[in-house]
Amino acid sequence: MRIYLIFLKFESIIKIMSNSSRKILSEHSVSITNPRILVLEALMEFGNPITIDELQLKLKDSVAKSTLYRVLNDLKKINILNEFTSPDNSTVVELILEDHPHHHHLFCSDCGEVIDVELSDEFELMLTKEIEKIQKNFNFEIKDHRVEMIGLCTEECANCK
Amino acid sequence: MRIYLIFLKFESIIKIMSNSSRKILSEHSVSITNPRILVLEALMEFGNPITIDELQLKLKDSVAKSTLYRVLNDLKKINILNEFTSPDNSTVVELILEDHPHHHHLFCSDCGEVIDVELSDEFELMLTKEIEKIQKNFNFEIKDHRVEMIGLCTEECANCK
DNA sequence: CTAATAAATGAGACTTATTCTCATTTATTG
DNA sequence: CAATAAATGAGAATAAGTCTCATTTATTAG
Repeated sequence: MRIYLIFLKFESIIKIMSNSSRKILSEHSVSITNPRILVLEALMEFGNPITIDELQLKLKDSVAKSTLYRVLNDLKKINILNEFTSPDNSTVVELILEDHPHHHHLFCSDCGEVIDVELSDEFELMLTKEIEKIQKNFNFEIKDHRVEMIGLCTEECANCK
Repeated sequence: MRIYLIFLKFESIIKIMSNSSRKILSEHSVSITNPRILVLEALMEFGNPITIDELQLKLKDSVAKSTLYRVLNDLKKINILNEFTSPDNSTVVELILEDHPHHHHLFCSDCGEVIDVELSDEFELMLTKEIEKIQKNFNFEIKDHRVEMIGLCTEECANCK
Protein backbone atom coordinates (compact mmCIF):
# COMPACT_ATOMS: atom_id res chain seq x y z
CA MET A 1 0.00 0.00 0.00
CA ARG A 2 1.48 3.30 -1.04
CA ILE A 3 0.54 6.50 0.63
CA TYR A 4 0.83 9.81 -1.14
CA LEU A 5 0.91 12.97 0.83
CA ILE A 6 -0.02 15.90 -1.31
CA PHE A 7 0.56 19.45 -0.18
CA LEU A 8 -1.07 22.17 -2.18
CA LYS A 9 -0.70 25.86 -1.69
CA PHE A 10 -3.96 27.82 -1.45
CA GLU A 11 -3.20 29.53 -4.76
CA SER A 12 -2.80 26.15 -6.44
CA ILE A 13 -6.19 25.03 -5.19
CA ILE A 14 -7.77 28.19 -6.55
CA LYS A 15 -6.05 27.57 -9.86
CA ILE A 16 -7.37 24.00 -10.00
CA MET A 17 -10.90 25.18 -9.24
CA SER A 18 -10.63 27.95 -11.76
CA ASN A 19 -9.51 25.45 -14.39
CA SER A 20 -12.31 23.09 -13.57
CA SER A 21 -14.79 25.99 -13.69
CA ARG A 22 -13.55 26.83 -17.16
CA LYS A 23 -13.88 23.21 -18.17
CA ILE A 24 -17.45 23.02 -16.88
CA LEU A 25 -18.44 26.15 -18.74
CA SER A 26 -16.87 25.14 -22.03
CA GLU A 27 -18.30 21.63 -21.79
CA HIS A 28 -21.73 23.22 -21.64
CA SER A 29 -20.94 25.71 -24.42
CA VAL A 30 -21.35 28.64 -22.11
CA SER A 31 -18.93 31.49 -22.61
CA ILE A 32 -16.18 31.75 -20.06
CA THR A 33 -16.45 34.98 -18.11
CA ASN A 34 -14.99 36.19 -14.88
CA PRO A 35 -18.25 36.35 -12.90
CA ARG A 36 -19.16 32.82 -13.96
CA ILE A 37 -15.79 31.50 -12.87
CA LEU A 38 -16.02 33.32 -9.55
CA VAL A 39 -19.50 31.97 -8.82
CA LEU A 40 -18.50 28.40 -9.70
CA GLU A 41 -15.37 28.67 -7.55
CA ALA A 42 -17.34 29.96 -4.59
CA LEU A 43 -19.84 27.12 -4.90
CA MET A 44 -17.07 24.52 -5.17
CA GLU A 45 -15.09 25.96 -2.32
CA PHE A 46 -18.12 25.94 -0.03
CA GLY A 47 -18.97 22.38 -0.95
CA ASN A 48 -22.33 22.15 0.79
CA PRO A 49 -25.55 23.73 -0.36
CA ILE A 50 -25.39 27.48 0.33
CA THR A 51 -27.99 30.20 0.72
CA ILE A 52 -28.00 32.95 -1.90
CA ASP A 53 -27.46 35.42 0.94
CA GLU A 54 -24.21 33.77 1.98
CA LEU A 55 -23.08 33.45 -1.61
CA GLN A 56 -23.81 37.12 -2.19
CA LEU A 57 -21.76 37.98 0.88
CA LYS A 58 -18.80 35.96 -0.36
CA LEU A 59 -18.93 37.62 -3.75
CA LYS A 60 -20.11 41.11 -2.95
CA ASP A 61 -16.83 42.75 -3.93
CA SER A 62 -16.36 40.88 -7.17
CA VAL A 63 -19.75 40.18 -8.75
CA ALA A 64 -22.71 42.55 -9.07
CA LYS A 65 -25.92 41.39 -7.50
CA SER A 66 -27.78 41.36 -10.82
CA THR A 67 -24.97 39.38 -12.40
CA LEU A 68 -24.97 36.85 -9.57
CA TYR A 69 -28.65 36.12 -10.16
CA ARG A 70 -28.08 35.96 -13.90
CA VAL A 71 -25.18 33.54 -13.53
CA LEU A 72 -27.22 31.34 -11.20
CA ASN A 73 -29.98 31.24 -13.80
CA ASP A 74 -27.43 30.33 -16.47
CA LEU A 75 -26.17 27.45 -14.34
CA LYS A 76 -29.73 26.25 -13.77
CA LYS A 77 -30.35 26.28 -17.52
CA ILE A 78 -27.41 23.96 -18.17
CA ASN A 79 -28.61 21.72 -15.33
CA ILE A 80 -25.64 21.95 -13.06
CA LEU A 81 -27.35 23.99 -10.38
CA ASN A 82 -30.14 22.91 -8.11
CA GLU A 83 -32.20 25.57 -6.36
CA PHE A 84 -34.66 25.03 -3.54
CA THR A 85 -36.24 26.83 -0.63
CA SER A 86 -35.30 25.85 2.90
CA PRO A 87 -37.97 25.52 5.60
CA ASP A 88 -36.98 28.94 6.93
CA ASN A 89 -37.74 30.37 3.47
CA SER A 90 -34.25 31.17 2.30
CA THR A 91 -33.25 30.23 -1.21
CA VAL A 92 -30.54 27.60 -1.29
CA VAL A 93 -28.40 26.64 -4.22
CA GLU A 94 -26.05 23.75 -4.89
CA LEU A 95 -23.82 22.56 -7.72
CA ILE A 96 -24.72 19.21 -9.22
CA LEU A 97 -21.76 17.87 -11.15
CA GLU A 98 -21.41 14.41 -12.69
CA ASP A 99 -19.93 12.87 -9.57
CA HIS A 100 -22.69 14.18 -7.35
CA PRO A 101 -24.90 11.21 -6.49
CA HIS A 102 -28.65 11.30 -5.92
CA HIS A 103 -29.22 12.72 -2.46
CA HIS A 104 -31.61 14.51 -0.14
CA HIS A 105 -31.39 17.34 2.38
CA LEU A 106 -31.15 17.83 6.08
CA PHE A 107 -32.00 21.30 7.39
CA CYS A 108 -31.12 22.77 10.77
CA SER A 109 -34.03 25.00 11.70
CA ASP A 110 -31.78 26.87 14.13
CA CYS A 111 -28.62 27.84 12.25
CA GLY A 112 -29.97 27.26 8.76
CA GLU A 113 -27.27 24.78 7.73
CA VAL A 114 -28.17 22.47 4.85
CA ILE A 115 -26.48 19.07 4.59
CA ASP A 116 -26.55 16.59 1.71
CA VAL A 117 -27.55 13.09 2.77
CA GLU A 118 -27.76 9.88 0.81
CA LEU A 119 -30.39 7.37 1.76
CA SER A 120 -29.98 3.61 1.37
CA ASP A 121 -30.56 1.85 -1.94
CA GLU A 122 -33.37 -0.23 -0.43
CA PHE A 123 -35.08 2.94 0.65
CA GLU A 124 -34.76 4.50 -2.78
CA LEU A 125 -36.09 1.32 -4.35
CA MET A 126 -39.09 1.34 -2.08
CA LEU A 127 -39.70 5.00 -2.80
CA THR A 128 -39.61 4.23 -6.52
CA LYS A 129 -42.32 1.63 -6.00
CA GLU A 130 -44.44 4.06 -3.99
CA ILE A 131 -44.03 6.59 -6.76
CA GLU A 132 -45.22 4.07 -9.36
CA LYS A 133 -48.37 3.49 -7.31
CA ILE A 134 -49.01 7.20 -6.97
CA GLN A 135 -48.53 7.74 -10.69
CA LYS A 136 -51.27 5.24 -11.43
CA ASN A 137 -53.66 6.38 -8.73
CA PHE A 138 -53.42 10.05 -9.56
CA ASN A 139 -52.83 9.92 -13.30
CA PHE A 140 -49.65 11.82 -12.76
CA GLU A 141 -46.27 11.51 -14.41
CA ILE A 142 -43.67 11.90 -11.67
CA LYS A 143 -40.34 13.24 -12.91
CA ASP A 144 -38.50 13.94 -9.69
CA HIS A 145 -38.74 13.56 -5.94
CA ARG A 146 -37.03 14.78 -2.82
CA VAL A 147 -36.99 13.95 0.84
CA GLU A 148 -36.44 16.82 3.22
CA MET A 149 -35.59 16.31 6.88
CA ILE A 150 -35.87 19.17 9.31
CA GLY A 151 -34.35 19.31 12.77
CA LEU A 152 -31.52 20.63 14.87
CA CYS A 153 -27.81 20.08 14.67
CA THR A 154 -25.99 19.48 17.96
CA GLU A 155 -25.01 22.09 20.51
CA GLU A 156 -21.44 21.86 19.25
CA CYS A 157 -22.50 23.92 16.25
CA ALA A 158 -21.00 27.37 16.64
CA ASN A 159 -23.65 29.02 14.51
CA CYS A 160 -26.67 27.77 16.42
CA LYS A 161 -28.19 30.47 18.57
CA MET B 1 -77.62 -1.70 4.02
CA ARG B 2 -79.28 1.64 4.30
CA ILE B 3 -78.46 4.48 1.98
CA TYR B 4 -78.98 8.06 3.01
CA LEU B 5 -79.13 10.72 0.39
CA ILE B 6 -78.44 14.08 1.85
CA PHE B 7 -79.13 17.24 -0.08
CA LEU B 8 -77.68 20.41 1.26
CA LYS B 9 -78.21 23.86 -0.10
CA PHE B 10 -75.07 25.88 -0.77
CA GLU B 11 -76.00 28.30 2.02
CA SER B 12 -76.27 25.41 4.46
CA ILE B 13 -72.79 24.22 3.58
CA ILE B 14 -71.44 27.71 4.14
CA LYS B 15 -73.21 27.82 7.50
CA ILE B 16 -71.68 24.49 8.53
CA MET B 17 -68.21 25.67 7.56
CA SER B 18 -68.71 28.93 9.34
CA ASN B 19 -69.76 27.09 12.47
CA SER B 20 -66.79 24.76 12.29
CA SER B 21 -64.48 27.73 11.73
CA ARG B 22 -65.84 29.32 14.89
CA LYS B 23 -65.36 26.06 16.74
CA ILE B 24 -61.75 25.75 15.58
CA LEU B 25 -60.96 29.30 16.64
CA SER B 26 -62.54 29.02 20.05
CA GLU B 27 -60.92 25.63 20.67
CA HIS B 28 -57.57 27.33 20.19
CA SER B 29 -58.55 30.36 22.26
CA VAL B 30 -58.24 32.66 19.34
CA SER B 31 -60.80 35.42 19.10
CA ILE B 32 -63.52 34.91 16.54
CA THR B 33 -63.37 37.59 13.88
CA ASN B 34 -64.82 37.90 10.44
CA PRO B 35 -61.53 37.77 8.50
CA ARG B 36 -60.47 34.65 10.40
CA ILE B 37 -63.75 32.92 9.63
CA LEU B 38 -63.54 33.91 5.97
CA VAL B 39 -59.98 32.62 5.62
CA LEU B 40 -60.82 29.32 7.30
CA GLU B 41 -63.91 28.90 5.15
CA ALA B 42 -61.94 29.55 1.98
CA LEU B 43 -59.32 26.98 2.98
CA MET B 44 -61.96 24.39 3.84
CA GLU B 45 -63.95 25.01 0.71
CA PHE B 46 -60.88 24.60 -1.49
CA GLY B 47 -59.89 21.41 0.29
CA ASN B 48 -56.48 20.94 -1.33
CA PRO B 49 -53.37 22.93 -0.57
CA ILE B 50 -53.69 26.38 -2.13
CA THR B 51 -51.22 29.06 -3.16
CA ILE B 52 -51.39 32.34 -1.28
CA ASP B 53 -52.00 34.04 -4.64
CA GLU B 54 -55.14 32.03 -5.26
CA LEU B 55 -56.32 32.52 -1.71
CA GLN B 56 -55.76 36.25 -2.01
CA LEU B 57 -57.80 36.25 -5.22
CA LYS B 58 -60.69 34.43 -3.56
CA LEU B 59 -60.71 36.86 -0.65
CA LYS B 60 -59.69 40.11 -2.28
CA ASP B 61 -63.06 41.76 -1.76
CA SER B 62 -63.51 40.71 1.84
CA VAL B 63 -60.12 40.57 3.57
CA ALA B 64 -57.28 43.10 3.32
CA LYS B 65 -53.92 41.76 2.15
CA SER B 66 -52.21 42.64 5.41
CA THR B 67 -54.98 40.94 7.36
CA LEU B 68 -54.79 37.84 5.22
CA TYR B 69 -51.09 37.45 6.00
CA ARG B 70 -51.72 38.16 9.66
CA VAL B 71 -54.49 35.58 9.85
CA LEU B 72 -52.29 32.99 8.13
CA ASN B 73 -49.59 33.66 10.70
CA ASP B 74 -52.14 33.29 13.50
CA LEU B 75 -53.20 29.91 12.11
CA LYS B 76 -49.57 28.79 11.88
CA LYS B 77 -49.06 29.76 15.50
CA ILE B 78 -51.88 27.51 16.67
CA ASN B 79 -50.50 24.72 14.47
CA ILE B 80 -53.43 24.24 12.18
CA LEU B 81 -51.78 25.67 9.10
CA ASN B 82 -48.89 24.21 7.17
CA GLU B 83 -46.92 26.48 4.84
CA PHE B 84 -44.39 25.42 2.25
CA THR B 85 -42.85 26.53 -1.01
CA SER B 86 -43.68 24.68 -4.19
CA PRO B 87 -40.95 23.82 -6.72
CA ASP B 88 -42.08 26.76 -8.85
CA ASN B 89 -41.46 29.02 -5.84
CA SER B 90 -44.99 29.91 -4.91
CA THR B 91 -46.00 29.79 -1.28
CA VAL B 92 -48.58 27.14 -0.57
CA VAL B 93 -50.73 26.82 2.50
CA GLU B 94 -52.95 24.04 3.82
CA LEU B 95 -55.18 23.46 6.83
CA ILE B 96 -54.13 20.61 9.10
CA LEU B 97 -57.07 19.62 11.26
CA GLU B 98 -57.30 16.62 13.59
CA ASP B 99 -58.60 14.29 10.91
CA HIS B 100 -55.84 15.18 8.48
CA PRO B 101 -53.43 12.22 8.41
CA HIS B 102 -49.67 12.40 7.86
CA HIS B 103 -49.13 12.95 4.14
CA HIS B 104 -46.83 14.25 1.46
CA HIS B 105 -47.18 16.37 -1.66
CA LEU B 106 -47.41 15.93 -5.37
CA PHE B 107 -46.73 19.02 -7.48
CA CYS B 108 -47.63 19.59 -11.12
CA SER B 109 -44.82 21.67 -12.57
CA ASP B 110 -47.13 22.77 -15.36
CA CYS B 111 -50.37 24.02 -13.79
CA GLY B 112 -49.01 24.34 -10.25
CA GLU B 113 -51.60 22.07 -8.66
CA VAL B 114 -50.62 20.56 -5.31
CA ILE B 115 -52.15 17.26 -4.22
CA ASP B 116 -51.98 15.54 -0.85
CA VAL B 117 -50.79 11.95 -1.00
CA GLU B 118 -50.41 9.32 1.66
CA LEU B 119 -47.63 6.80 1.35
CA SER B 120 -47.83 3.23 2.65
CA ASP B 121 -47.16 2.38 6.28
CA GLU B 122 -44.22 0.16 5.32
CA PHE B 123 -42.70 3.07 3.49
CA GLU B 124 -43.14 5.39 6.45
CA LEU B 125 -41.63 2.78 8.74
CA MET B 126 -38.61 2.42 6.50
CA LEU B 127 -38.24 6.18 6.30
CA THR B 128 -38.30 6.34 10.09
CA LYS B 129 -35.44 3.85 10.18
CA GLU B 130 -33.45 5.83 7.65
CA ILE B 131 -34.02 8.92 9.72
CA GLU B 132 -32.70 7.18 12.82
CA LYS B 133 -29.51 6.29 10.97
CA ILE B 134 -29.08 9.84 9.73
CA GLN B 135 -29.61 11.26 13.21
CA LYS B 136 -26.74 9.15 14.51
CA ASN B 137 -24.39 9.73 11.59
CA PHE B 138 -24.83 13.47 11.51
CA ASN B 139 -25.45 14.19 15.19
CA PHE B 140 -28.72 15.74 14.24
CA GLU B 141 -32.09 15.68 15.93
CA ILE B 142 -34.68 15.25 13.22
CA LYS B 143 -38.10 16.68 14.10
CA ASP B 144 -39.95 16.48 10.82
CA HIS B 145 -39.66 15.18 7.29
CA ARG B 146 -41.42 15.50 3.97
CA VAL B 147 -41.40 13.79 0.65
CA GLU B 148 -42.09 15.94 -2.38
CA MET B 149 -42.89 14.50 -5.78
CA ILE B 150 -42.73 16.69 -8.84
CA GLY B 151 -44.23 15.92 -12.22
CA LEU B 152 -47.08 16.55 -14.58
CA CYS B 153 -50.78 15.88 -14.25
CA THR B 154 -52.52 14.39 -17.27
CA GLU B 155 -53.60 16.22 -20.41
CA GLU B 156 -57.16 16.16 -19.14
CA CYS B 157 -56.23 18.93 -16.72
CA ALA B 158 -57.91 22.11 -17.90
CA ASN B 159 -55.37 24.36 -16.26
CA CYS B 160 -52.27 22.86 -17.82
CA LYS B 161 -50.90 25.04 -20.57
C1' DC C 1 -76.76 44.33 28.45
C1' DT C 2 -73.35 47.77 28.43
C1' DA C 3 -69.05 50.16 29.05
C1' DA C 4 -64.15 49.69 29.29
C1' DT C 5 -60.29 47.63 27.43
C1' DA C 6 -57.59 44.83 24.75
C1' DA C 7 -57.12 42.93 20.36
C1' DA C 8 -57.80 42.90 15.40
C1' DT C 9 -58.41 45.31 11.09
C1' DG C 10 -57.73 48.22 6.74
C1' DA C 11 -55.10 51.10 4.00
C1' DG C 12 -51.18 52.04 2.45
C1' DA C 13 -46.13 52.86 3.44
C1' DC C 14 -42.04 50.13 3.86
C1' DT C 15 -38.69 46.30 3.21
C1' DT C 16 -36.29 42.91 0.79
C1' DA C 17 -35.49 39.35 -2.83
C1' DT C 18 -35.39 39.06 -7.56
C1' DT C 19 -35.78 40.80 -12.29
C1' DC C 20 -35.25 44.24 -15.75
C1' DT C 21 -33.12 48.14 -18.49
C1' DC C 22 -29.60 50.12 -20.87
C1' DA C 23 -25.19 52.01 -21.55
C1' DT C 24 -20.57 49.97 -21.32
C1' DT C 25 -17.35 46.13 -21.33
C1' DT C 26 -15.79 41.58 -22.58
C1' DA C 27 -15.51 37.13 -25.09
C1' DT C 28 -15.59 34.73 -29.39
C1' DT C 29 -14.77 34.04 -34.29
C1' DG C 30 -13.02 34.47 -38.64
C1' DC D 1 -6.90 42.00 -34.53
C1' DA D 2 -11.50 43.79 -35.72
C1' DA D 3 -16.38 42.98 -35.86
C1' DT D 4 -20.18 41.34 -33.52
C1' DA D 5 -22.75 39.09 -30.29
C1' DA D 6 -23.09 38.26 -25.56
C1' DA D 7 -22.35 39.46 -20.74
C1' DT D 8 -21.86 42.87 -17.16
C1' DG D 9 -22.66 46.71 -13.62
C1' DA D 10 -25.44 50.02 -11.59
C1' DG D 11 -29.41 51.10 -10.28
C1' DA D 12 -34.55 51.34 -11.38
C1' DA D 13 -38.65 48.43 -11.27
C1' DT D 14 -41.51 44.70 -9.40
C1' DA D 15 -43.71 41.79 -6.15
C1' DA D 16 -44.23 39.14 -1.77
C1' DG D 17 -44.60 39.93 2.71
C1' DT D 18 -44.31 43.00 6.96
C1' DC D 19 -45.15 47.10 9.56
C1' DT D 20 -47.52 51.41 11.24
C1' DC D 21 -51.19 53.71 13.03
C1' DA D 22 -55.72 55.41 13.20
C1' DT D 23 -60.21 53.09 13.44
C1' DT D 24 -63.20 49.19 14.36
C1' DT D 25 -64.49 44.99 16.66
C1' DA D 26 -64.52 41.32 20.18
C1' DT D 27 -64.29 40.11 24.93
C1' DT D 28 -65.16 40.68 29.82
C1' DA D 29 -66.39 42.48 34.21
C1' DG D 30 -69.94 44.50 36.40
